[in-house]
Amino acid sequence: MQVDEICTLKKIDKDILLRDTIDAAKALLGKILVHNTPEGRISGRIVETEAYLLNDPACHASRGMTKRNKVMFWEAGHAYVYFTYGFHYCLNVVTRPKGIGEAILIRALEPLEGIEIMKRNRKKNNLKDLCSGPGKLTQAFGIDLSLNGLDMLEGDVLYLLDDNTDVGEIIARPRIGIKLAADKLWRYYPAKYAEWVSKL
DNA sequence: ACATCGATCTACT
DNA sequence: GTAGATCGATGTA
Repeated sequence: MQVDEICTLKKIDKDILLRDTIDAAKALLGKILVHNTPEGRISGRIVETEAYLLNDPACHASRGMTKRNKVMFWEAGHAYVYFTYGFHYCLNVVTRPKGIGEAILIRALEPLEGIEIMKRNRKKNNLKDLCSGPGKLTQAFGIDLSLNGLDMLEGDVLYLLDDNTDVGEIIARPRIGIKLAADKLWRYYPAKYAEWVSKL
């Protein structure tokens, strides 16, 4: 698809986020994340996700609401951004109705627009190094805590678009970097976008 | 109050 | 392969 078509797309349907977080994690593959910044428009295709469920010890929300994770309990479609390891921000899409506490971690993107901005933000020139990890893509996109709690189904700053791409076969793998519930295959990526993911 | 560890990344060895 | 960066949440006292 051509980059100049992106502005004609509509936002994703909330229904895919409301019902089941596992299904939503797969459904978000192929969708387009956009961040309009003062420097310009940045966008990328979602190619790797992880599901975090309420009764899942690896999920921030599993031990109740805190100042950090309160956005997880908001309505589907909000951006849950958290700071981790003293260095990195991670971006999640909240799923389910208000009060549940589930979300999808965006782990990797295929860069589409604003590639020069991403290279500057990341201090890297290789396209594969720009968004191939949860901390990398937030740095490339300039995403930090100021965007925590934004509704990504509304507005024109940070949002999700649907171009009806068929991603084909989806591969399920264990989630990365967790110790609890490490056996669950709740990380997903499409076979045909495997070159862009953080880990095979 | 203090210690530990984390949904990570980079730069080294 | 692993150390180091460095902050907030959590657990133990």
